[in-house]
Amino acid sequence: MTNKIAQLRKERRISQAELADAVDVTRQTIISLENGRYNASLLLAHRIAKYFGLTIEEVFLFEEEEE
Amino acid sequence: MTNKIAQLRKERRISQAELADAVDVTRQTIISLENGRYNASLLLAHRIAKYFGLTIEEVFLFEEEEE
DNA sequence: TCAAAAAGTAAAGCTTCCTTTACATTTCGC
DNA sequence: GCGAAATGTAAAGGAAGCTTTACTTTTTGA
Repeated sequence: MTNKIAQLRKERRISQAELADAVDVTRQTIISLENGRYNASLLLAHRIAKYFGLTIEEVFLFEEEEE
Repeated sequence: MTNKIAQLRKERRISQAELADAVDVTRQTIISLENGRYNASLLLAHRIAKYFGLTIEEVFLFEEEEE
């Protein structure tokens, strides 16, 4: 799973700290999500998508991963 | 957060065991999700939504919860 | 109505998400 | 080219998601 968080942030000139604040997590969480260290929880994914005015599926990309 | 898993399952006459199998988790996980014991991970939410041919937002309801 | 299938409970244990703290490095405007 | 802002790394610890095992209760249908 990948996501467009960094890309969306840059397009809209929002810092990691700003986003973190808006969706109520720490900056480290945003960094880790952007750098693929782990996946967002469903609730956090929802808050992030909502912040950007998009759906979860538009922000988080599930390219048919097999585990 | 709530979800329509049980409802969708019943409409389509699918057992918890069947769904669990299809999305590759245990039956306990499905029971816990249906009964609101915890929230699905983003990946599991995606697999469940896909199984039903719906989007995550159509299966999982985020009624503007505040924490 | 009785057996089988489906749904539920409980609890211990592992993994993943997220926080906190403390620094190091990179980018950017002046 | 300097300082500040932004981004990054690391690591320990807590919370939430999920598994496994072993039962119990409810629902269903012939």
